Amino acid sequence: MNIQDIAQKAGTSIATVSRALNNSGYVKAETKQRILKIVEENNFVPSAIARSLSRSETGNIGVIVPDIENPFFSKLIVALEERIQGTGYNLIFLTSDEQREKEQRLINMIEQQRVSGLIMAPVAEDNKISRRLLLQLEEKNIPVALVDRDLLDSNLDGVFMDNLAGAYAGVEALIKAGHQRIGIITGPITSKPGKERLDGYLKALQEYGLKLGRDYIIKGDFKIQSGYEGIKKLLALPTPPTAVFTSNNLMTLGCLNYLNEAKYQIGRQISLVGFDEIEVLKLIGYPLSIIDRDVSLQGNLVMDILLEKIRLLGKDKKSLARREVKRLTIPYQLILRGSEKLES
Amino acid sequence: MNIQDIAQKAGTSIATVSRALNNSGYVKAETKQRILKIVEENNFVPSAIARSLSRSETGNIGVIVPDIENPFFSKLIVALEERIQGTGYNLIFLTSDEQREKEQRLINMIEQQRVSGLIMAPVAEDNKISRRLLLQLEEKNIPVALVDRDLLDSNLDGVFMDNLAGAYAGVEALIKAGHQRIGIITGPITSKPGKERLDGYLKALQEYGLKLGRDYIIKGDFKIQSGYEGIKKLLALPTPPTAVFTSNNLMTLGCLNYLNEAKYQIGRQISLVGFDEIEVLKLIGYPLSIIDRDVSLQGNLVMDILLEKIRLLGKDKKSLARREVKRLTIPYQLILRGSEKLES
DNA sequence: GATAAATATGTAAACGCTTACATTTATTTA
DNA sequence: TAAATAAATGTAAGCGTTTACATATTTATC
Repeated sequence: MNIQDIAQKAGTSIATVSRALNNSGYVKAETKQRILKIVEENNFVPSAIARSLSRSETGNIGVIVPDIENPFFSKLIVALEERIQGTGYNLIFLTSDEQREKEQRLINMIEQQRVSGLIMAPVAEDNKISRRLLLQLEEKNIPVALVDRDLLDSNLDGVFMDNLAGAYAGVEALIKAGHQRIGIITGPITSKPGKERLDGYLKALQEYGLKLGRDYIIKGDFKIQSGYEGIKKLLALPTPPTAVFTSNNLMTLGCLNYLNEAKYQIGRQISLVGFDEIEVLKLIGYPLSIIDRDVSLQGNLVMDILLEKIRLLGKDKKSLARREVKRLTIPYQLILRGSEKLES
Repeated sequence: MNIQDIAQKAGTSIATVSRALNNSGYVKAETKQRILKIVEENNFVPSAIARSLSRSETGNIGVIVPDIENPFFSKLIVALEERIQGTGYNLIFLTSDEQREKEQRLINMIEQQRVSGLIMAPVAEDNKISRRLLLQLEEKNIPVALVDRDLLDSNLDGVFMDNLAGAYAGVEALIKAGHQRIGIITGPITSKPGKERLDGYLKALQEYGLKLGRDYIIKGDFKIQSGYEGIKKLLALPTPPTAVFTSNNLMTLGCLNYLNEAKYQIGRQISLVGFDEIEVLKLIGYPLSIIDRDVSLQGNLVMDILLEKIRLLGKDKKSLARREVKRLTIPYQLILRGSEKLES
């Protein structure tokens, strides 16, 4: 069943059916009525594929995040969803699973699908291939906006956060609580948040004159397991740290998991400050101190940027080119709930 | 840039380019080489839209879940993703946000997009419109498979779980722990899990000869807030329950949130058993007793069913029609960690 | 009531691929 | 070496829409 069949039954041309379906151009009220009735009776649903091909645009917006199980990203997705309501665009979610190659495949796939735009949180900042692919997208008039994670030398629009200042504040809180030996579990240092949070940690140590060995820096990968392994290693050091700063929520969880297994008690033998909220813990009143941010805001802002780019593009390719790149940084919030200090 | 341009530059016809790109038919090795080189140089990416239109199939599979922030569903999504790797199909995630109308819109949208199949967890069991839409999809040769939640009188393929037995076991555990007054916070009774879990609760009470008033049954909606409100109401009763059974993870969290705020202690003043795992609590060793299930298994099974249907369809429309409907039920697991009992 | 303007509808090209069928060229086979 | 087969390529229709342009009809204007 296609528009042709409907036209036939209604005794009109396909052009008229198309106009009736799209509320475009002139169609006599009764003709429209008749057509819609036939559409209804036959459960006709027009093909977005054919429409996209004809219009040379799909109205779909791709979203690529590294990890759908991370509440930060699912919350972000919800924000994106909310913001897109009523615009007529659809969102297509994809997850790169923290894998560079998969990310590359997905970008390619999304390009094949001829999306109207792409929002992405890249797996790694130094992924040259992804960078090239994204820049190509833009050349082909598919606007891109980054979120949370950046891509080196790409100068793409995006909404990030002040990771360095956030991590600095977190570590500072530990220092002020009296800690001298503070370990960190980093994210992949190839990712913007991973690197900047480490930098924040280093800066805090330096400014407060703490000189610590490199053993106190454990490389993680933003996943639970690496948090678990990380703190295990830290606590096995000859002079273990008395506090640990973790670079994201999942690794914080990994730490908590290990601490629980190994019967360490937060606030007694060890202190902890983590990056990003863990909603569940907040709800049950678990006293975890964290660096947080307004995820919804971040989502709204990046969606606004992308929609603006798409709109400009619709008007005129040139006006998009003239537009100034927008790279926003949202602030952090330090939320102290007790886990940063040891009981005296 | 399209296949035409490539053909031009390569000095061949578009058919040859198409064959080179799809590894189909005969193409001389050097010709292919030449074509691929030109494709490469020009960063040409073929249009999936045009391909879909031409082939009359997209190779995209839609997935509609009610809540992306619920870890159960994000875990399910991961399982679906894993299972689809290597099949050549793509997944498109959409969330209905527990709203019936939105679900309907999404089904329509997915139909417009001419997906090759749909996996869905319906918001409500009694949604006649969604049912009609899904049955229509099947008539139009778009296979559907349900997951976790059912649709009344639809007899669609799907993978569910033994909610009744699970809830029964959970409540039974509370009874065996000595509780006589047990409240429940239900899901929407219009959803299969919501209804069946309530039935399991009622059955357990009956079999153990406990007669409780209707005040002990609080209607929730599978969201955090309703858990919070629910247990608040229960504890405000003249003779409040000593234990509560919650019908899903988010409502359990809502309960925990209230208990924390109101300074109730699990195991002292109140006992709790909830449906579905809460990973975070498990990791930190929080002694919450739950009814769980193998989410990955559920995802794998439903994907297998859908892929099988798609495959049959490819072979021959008739063989799909002849196929027997597959409705699987996966078992529950009762995991007792202590929250079911009160300290004596 | 003639003319202009607004409304309604139709025709056909275009979007960018795939693929059945036709044709040409190279390789086997007898 | 002619005939048969396999390999390589091309031609053109088709997928289901949208939309520019053309044409027909109605309504407004003087």
